[in-house]
Amino acid sequence: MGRSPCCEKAHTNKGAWTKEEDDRLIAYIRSHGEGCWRSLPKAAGLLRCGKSCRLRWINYLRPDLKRGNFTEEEDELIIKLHSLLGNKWSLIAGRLPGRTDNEIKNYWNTHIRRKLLNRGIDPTTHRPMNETNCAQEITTISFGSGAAAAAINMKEEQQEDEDHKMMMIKSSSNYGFQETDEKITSMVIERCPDLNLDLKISPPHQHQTGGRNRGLCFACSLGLQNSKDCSCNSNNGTSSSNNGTSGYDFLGLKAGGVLDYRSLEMK
DNA sequence: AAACGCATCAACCGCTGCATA
DNA sequence: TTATGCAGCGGTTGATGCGTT
Repeated sequence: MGRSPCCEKAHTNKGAWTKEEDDRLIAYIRSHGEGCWRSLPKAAGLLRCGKSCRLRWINYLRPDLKRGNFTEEEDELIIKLHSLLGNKWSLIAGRLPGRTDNEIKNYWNTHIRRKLLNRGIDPTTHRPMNETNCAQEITTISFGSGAAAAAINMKEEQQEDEDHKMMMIKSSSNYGFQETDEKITSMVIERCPDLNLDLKISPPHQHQTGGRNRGLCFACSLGLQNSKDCSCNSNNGTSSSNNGTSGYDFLGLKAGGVLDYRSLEMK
């Protein structure tokens, strides 16, 4: 289609960023905020392309970044999210505060892939390496026992007819990684290639419909009630119907009712 | 101490999706 | 409806560091 290049490559620096460049970028964003990456380099006096500036800021200079090793809990959360979302690194990163998509992608490729392979699990499908057969028909799948459950439905107009296709993903109560459950999740996705993927996610079923306990945090939805990421506890158990919304925050997406699953782009 | 191989990760490249004219 | 511009995403690359021989 002949798109113009994102920048004048002949007049831009490439490769590792210098301290001075970092300082310039930080100073500019502190005073002007993020946005308009294309014009930023010129305005900030940087001989870099806008994409490069954006990447440097997001992956390295942002003040809220968490440096250092991944915790075991983060490992398992990444694995779990990857089993649900695939290589949607930005979505996964959205659930790990202080971590970037690039960092998670690198960490996946260098550490977690190997970890899963050592466990005998295919890191792509999250299924045992030697498994060849899949379940005949999946009606409902459950991630252990948990009050919170996320229902991934088919097209809403077909909802009633297609209960047999509905996946109920319940969070495990102990944050244990349940291989069989994960296997089943993969099976559903892999065994039903003609499954209509124009999906919707319904908020997890809540036993307490009175309103006070609506809106479990994501950590709890995954069964991480005691996790440091749990924001329910921090609210003294008053739940996270925070920000004045009563929507459910699933995978970081506020859902007032039914959440359009297209925004998650399940592979 | 030097050479080599492997692991890590910052950065780049090309593509896609969305907004807009 | 189509073309264009832009931001963002995911795959890949290459420089660097570290461990081993």
